[in-house]
Amino acid sequence: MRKARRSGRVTLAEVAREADVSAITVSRALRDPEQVSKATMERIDAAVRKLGYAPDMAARALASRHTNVIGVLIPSVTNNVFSDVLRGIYDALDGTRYHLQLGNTRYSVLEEENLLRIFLSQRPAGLIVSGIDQSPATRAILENANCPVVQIMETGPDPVDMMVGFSHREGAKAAVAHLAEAGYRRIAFLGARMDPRTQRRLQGYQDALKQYGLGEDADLIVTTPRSSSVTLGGWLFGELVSRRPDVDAVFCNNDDIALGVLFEAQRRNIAVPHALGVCGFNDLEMMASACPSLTSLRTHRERMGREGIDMLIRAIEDDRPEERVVDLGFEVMRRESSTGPAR
Amino acid sequence: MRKARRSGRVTLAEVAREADVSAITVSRALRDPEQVSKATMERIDAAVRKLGYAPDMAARALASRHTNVIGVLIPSVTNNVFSDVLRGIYDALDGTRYHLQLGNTRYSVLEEENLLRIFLSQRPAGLIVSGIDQSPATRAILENANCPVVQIMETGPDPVDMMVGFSHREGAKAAVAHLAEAGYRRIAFLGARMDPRTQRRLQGYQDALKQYGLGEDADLIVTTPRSSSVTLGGWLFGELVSRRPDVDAVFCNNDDIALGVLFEAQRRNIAVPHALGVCGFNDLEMMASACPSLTSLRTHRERMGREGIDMLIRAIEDDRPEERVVDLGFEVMRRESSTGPAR
DNA sequence: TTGTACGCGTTATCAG
DNA sequence: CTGATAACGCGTACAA
Repeated sequence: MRKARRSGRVTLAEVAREADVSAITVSRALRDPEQVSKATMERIDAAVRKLGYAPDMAARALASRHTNVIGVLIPSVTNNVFSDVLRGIYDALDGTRYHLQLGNTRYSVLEEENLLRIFLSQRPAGLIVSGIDQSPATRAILENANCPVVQIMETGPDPVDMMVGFSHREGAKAAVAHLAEAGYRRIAFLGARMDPRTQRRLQGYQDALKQYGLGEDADLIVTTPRSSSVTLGGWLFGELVSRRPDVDAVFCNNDDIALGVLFEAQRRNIAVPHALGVCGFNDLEMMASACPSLTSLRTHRERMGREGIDMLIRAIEDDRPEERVVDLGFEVMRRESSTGPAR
Repeated sequence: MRKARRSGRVTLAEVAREADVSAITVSRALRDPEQVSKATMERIDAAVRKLGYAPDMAARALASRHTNVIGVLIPSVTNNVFSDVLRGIYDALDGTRYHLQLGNTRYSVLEEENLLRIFLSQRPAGLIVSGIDQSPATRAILENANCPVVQIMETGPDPVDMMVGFSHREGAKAAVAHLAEAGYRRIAFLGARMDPRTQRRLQGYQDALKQYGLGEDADLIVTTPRSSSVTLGGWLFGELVSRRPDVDAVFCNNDDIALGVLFEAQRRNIAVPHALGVCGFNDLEMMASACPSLTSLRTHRERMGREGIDMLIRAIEDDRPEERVVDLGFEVMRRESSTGPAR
């Protein structure tokens, strides 16, 4: 006779025996109490509590061929931008039956592809991915995943399935337009980690310059492939000033850079906003508290997370929203750092 | 005859048929190529690729009664402190066969307990939890989890299993001692979200005051249960100044608060460091770049993550480190914001 | 090195 | 509302 290889855990069968019903009844009672009579429900409840039963997710997934796992892929856990999105995601998940499985792609399309394969091998109920710059292979995987998919952070013309975000190009354009309208004329672009999303912000910057008849000047665009930080903002600004001492405003690819610019300007006794206008991107919490307070483009990160999950869950539960692409827009938060140059 | 309820996915059996071997051979080939002859390995490889086979994690977990999932519980995804820890964790996990499952307890012992139950129902290979302030129930669960457990972020006398962190009380004491030695005499404590960890930092502050013969003054301790932010740092400082205009230094429970203090001081024309010494806690990247640069207590967050995972994996693979408790210490980063009061 | 037989704990299906 | 039976896809134990 073969050996039993039980794991020591309490199983449905044992609960069933204790409650004097069949296993399937316990299974039903746990998943949908409505389907079971009140009396048996009570006995089952008691048995569950007495034995300390906890369902085995693996067995459940195997038998039902689905899980309540929602896979979320973000490019960075260190970036404040994504932590806000995550907060929205957690909030939206609260009280639902879905769990979160988080993957960190570290801005690598290859890692994204690998993580996606791993996720799909767990039969997720739905997937959330960041951005619209998936590799063709990743895109193919997503299109064949037999679960709903939401792309967040950005909108674009060709959603895999659903989308919630905003146009980074339009956002950047609006921010730079604000600097131009405030009277700044030699507006620089400071950018770190020049990924496709940042490239689109650069395009928005160029769009605005053109619109306001401010000729382009390659010296005013200072970028680096390194990932952004406050310190890096200071360096980029130093480089900019050495190239073009007459620069009168900077549009920063994100808020860390902008804060670094502010500190470096203070160090060099360059007055913000009279000698230098500063504008960031994302509007992290600190921007409003800085001295002077820092202008930035507010993006609705928490909402992207929350609405992404809402759309996903609706799709999972066969109640797809009508609009497949939701544009949450942005808002230029005008503050002291961009009130205009001295005249 | 019963209906088959196949899911449409490619299974081991199909790969086996394609490669003309038995299913178990494919299973072995995938998990440990050494066990299979080179020739069959190649056929299996080809079949896997041809059919696009991906293992079913649920089936694997059910049959083997274990997973390669490492569960990590952190109190916040928004807090920079934990994102650094996470980065260390991801780095350490890179190239291993283990996956991360992240849980966000939102500083709630109840949520921690719930998440733990969910995690354990998936038979994790190991667990990482943050801090040493688990509820008795949580602690009991952890002690009965049949997998290794590492507590990170803090050290304490009574590890559940393993531990890697530092003493927040000693850290705070060292930071405040530095302020005292720089010549500051009326040193305040500014704290947000007064969780037990923050309370221990407050004790360290009091230890240092006592050591330097600086009598305690309740007015110099300004706290709030709200969670910390730069803005909140400004408010707390405002409250402090209205209570005790003669304060000459602040020790901040974290760096966000410290930055908020700096901005608010600038707004009020209070000179840092001559009229006010400022010291933060954690030494986030921005501290060194601020103007003036901000003194802070550096903690080794990335290393805590990395070494936590290393210890855990060693334990999982039956190679437990000898030291169950690793104290990574801290370092006072002396910068411009605490060079001493005007004399 | 490879294969056979079976069990892991649950749910789908069909019958009552 | 409840139950019997057979899958779900894979790994373990043992045998060859």
